[in-house]
Amino acid sequence: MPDYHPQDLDRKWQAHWAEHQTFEVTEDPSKPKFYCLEMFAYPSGHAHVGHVRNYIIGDVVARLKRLQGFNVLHPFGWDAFGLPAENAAIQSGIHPETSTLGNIAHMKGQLQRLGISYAWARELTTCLPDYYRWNQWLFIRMFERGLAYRRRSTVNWCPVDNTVLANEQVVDGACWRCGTVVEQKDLEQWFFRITAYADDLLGSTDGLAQWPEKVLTMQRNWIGRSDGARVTYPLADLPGGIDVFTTRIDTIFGATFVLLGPEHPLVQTFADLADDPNRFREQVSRFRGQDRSARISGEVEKEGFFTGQFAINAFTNERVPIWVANFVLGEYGTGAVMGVPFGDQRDFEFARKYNLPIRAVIRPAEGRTPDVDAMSEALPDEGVLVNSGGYDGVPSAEARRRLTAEAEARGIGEGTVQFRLKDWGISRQRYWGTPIPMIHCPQCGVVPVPDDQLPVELPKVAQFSGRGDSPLASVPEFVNVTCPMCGGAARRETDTMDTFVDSSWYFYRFADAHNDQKPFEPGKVAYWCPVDFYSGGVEHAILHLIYSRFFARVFRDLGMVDHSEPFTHLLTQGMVLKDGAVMSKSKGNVVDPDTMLRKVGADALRLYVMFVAPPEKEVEWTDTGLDGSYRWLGRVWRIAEQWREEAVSASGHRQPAAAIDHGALSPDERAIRRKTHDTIRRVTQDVDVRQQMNTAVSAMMELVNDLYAFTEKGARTAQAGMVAAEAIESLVVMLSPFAPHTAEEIWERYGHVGGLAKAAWPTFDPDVARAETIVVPVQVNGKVRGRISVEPGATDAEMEALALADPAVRPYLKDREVTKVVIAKGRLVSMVVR
RNA sequence: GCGAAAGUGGCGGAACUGGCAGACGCGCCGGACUUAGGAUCCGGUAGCCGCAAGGCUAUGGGGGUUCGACUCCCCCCUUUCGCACCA
Repeated sequence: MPDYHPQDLDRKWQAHWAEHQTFEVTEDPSKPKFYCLEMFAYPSGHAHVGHVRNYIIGDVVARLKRLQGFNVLHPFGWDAFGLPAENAAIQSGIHPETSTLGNIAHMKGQLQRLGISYAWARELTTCLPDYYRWNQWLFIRMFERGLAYRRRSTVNWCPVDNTVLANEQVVDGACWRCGTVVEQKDLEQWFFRITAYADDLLGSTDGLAQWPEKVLTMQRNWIGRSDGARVTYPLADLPGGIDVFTTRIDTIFGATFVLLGPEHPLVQTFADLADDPNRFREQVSRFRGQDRSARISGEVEKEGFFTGQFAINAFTNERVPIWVANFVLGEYGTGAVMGVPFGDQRDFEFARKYNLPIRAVIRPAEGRTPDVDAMSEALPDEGVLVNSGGYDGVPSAEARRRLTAEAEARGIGEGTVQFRLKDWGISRQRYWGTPIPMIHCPQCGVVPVPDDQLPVELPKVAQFSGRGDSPLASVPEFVNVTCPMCGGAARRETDTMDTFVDSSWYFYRFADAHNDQKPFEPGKVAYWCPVDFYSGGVEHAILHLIYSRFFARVFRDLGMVDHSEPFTHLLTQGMVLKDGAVMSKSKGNVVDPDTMLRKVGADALRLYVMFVAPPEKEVEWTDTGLDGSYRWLGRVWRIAEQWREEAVSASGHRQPAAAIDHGALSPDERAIRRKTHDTIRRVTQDVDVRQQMNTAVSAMMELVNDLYAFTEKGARTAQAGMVAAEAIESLVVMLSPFAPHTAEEIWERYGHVGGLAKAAWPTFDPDVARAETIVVPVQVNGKVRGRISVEPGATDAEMEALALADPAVRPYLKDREVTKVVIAKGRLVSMVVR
């Protein structure tokens, strides 16, 4: 018997797959398609097992689906633009392209050594012009439709990375990448109008039945829809008014003041009219400085000051004071709110602090109007209106409808919807990204680069100073252009796009990766997309996954794709921890896949990562667990070798099951067949339906254990050989998604030609899988007292009779009265005695 | 503070619609085979009591529903992850 040498098998079969292009595919309308995708990789240099876990999960699914007869697209690519390469270039002087392409070559080798079944012919790299030109093409389409626009705005600025961050990239007031506290800065920026799709993106989340609820919740919260009303408070002593947004117009009779955020435009007007304009402005700029970053370090105290101006509450006709408050957000709603201290905790604290009036306007449906002086906190609950003019006695919900209608009728407001989601700022003052294909002409304004001049290539030479200005601005031959409209001298846009643009549509490009006429042929995308199975880390639950859903809608509205949701089934895999911590170079706890490959081969690593826990769970890496998987593969190898001769000769290596006369088998042979077919049932269910790879592996381990016992005690007849061959061949096919190299080798040694690419996933015979007799526990007063053996089809009466007659049970029934018998068919008999 | 998920042996985990808790693996203990084994094969392994048959206790804690609860309901504790002045 040859020994098990996994490293040799890795080399042999990886070469075989490459030579035969086993995993390359074309559209084939005669076969059902399956698009299996893992989030592509940022080429940081080295893959660690945490990354690799994701690719193995996807590979198990892809290989399963191939065996099930699907035409499987399983591609891979590189999210190759981004700051780390540019930052490294500032330090090392090595050009980002050089380092990035080098990293890609290395990591590609790592993935190939793991035997991941990618269609490498479709590999894409976002930093190459044949990819990013289509970012530019799409940008122009979006510009033409008003979905890309430019405006001056206060942006999140990371002073370390020297660039703008999208709201989604600000985590706890700090840069998501380097953790530096984010500053606010006013800049001319390009935006994508994702808010145009806010309602669509939100509403469609209900249809994403195969997404984790956690991710959907996060997206819903992020989009943050609020239904309410915009109401105008006319200024008492000046022309104009203040619009506020409220979700509780039913409390408007309790609005005893109006609050402006420090960013509100009227603040400047009021400052000019103030008794002490300088002091006014000082306080405003102090509030603005507090903003985001200050708030993260615990609660910032609520404070404000009176502007000296009044507004009119159009429902009470009262003059209410206008204050500036530090807790009112300039960017949300109208940047102003009505102060209802009775129902809003923030307003309550504010009113108590500054002695502003509090008026009770809601009472509980059953109960009395609360005593305002006795309140220690706001009462936000709904109820019935009081002290509310003609609306007294009206329930909150109804009052909101009627008050909104009245506001609309009087022309002082309207029902409206607010979203927390904001437009996506995509300008980056950096080099290593897609150039924004726009030209600034003194005559014509902002003009897109004509399509036939795309791509706007990144110039190879650039200074990596790390200063805050765009590096491209220092390349005159890039900047100085002629205007495509008037032919006059003009300047090229020197900002680049956020790299999240690259990853928002790459999954479509895989369907037609080398098209040099358009981003993709719609027919090809219509065949392959949407992605049937998408896996990656939860850290992308908001950013990447919401942007991709946005882009899918943009392509849909361009008439290029026929669906709205790009990913049908999403799996968020857990992280791999070492010593209780996330792997990172700085912690020195990185597990390098190459080391493991040298030690135990690709299959043991793959198997271990799948066996250790369900895919969504975090796992703690242990070397001993890896050794266990290696040992088990050796066990599979040896049991297969033990039956090889019988299997090859007895079956003629085709359909061994067909030659088996089940009724003529010995009890042991029938038992191992039953185990074989039940294992097929379990593994299929676990891998295909539940994605519980760990229990699929344990089911296969049980079968192997039984096979050893069978081999130990059974006679080696031709009949036994057929039964064993059926078991082992089924096992090998089911194992092949997890341990493809070992499985291919055994398959070949069993006489099969053409590799597992020609094999089919095994099917089970329910009659064989079903046990001939089942052992059913008998409970007396909730405790198991005996066991009876029954046939699967036994009736309740038969089961009850057997249970009552069981010698182990009878002592517990002696001198007692059986008051109740419950029978769970085929599962258990339960008796209550007194 | 709000929201979500999760708490099961020494460890990772299993238990699918409420039906034998601890599958499978790691680790540990023992045996066989061996010059040897850190290879391989076989067996044992939740805790407590008992020579044994067997019994009792156990799924974070406390209640409840049920013939029967890891699973359903209520309260509490802990952990993890999101969001965090969104009017």
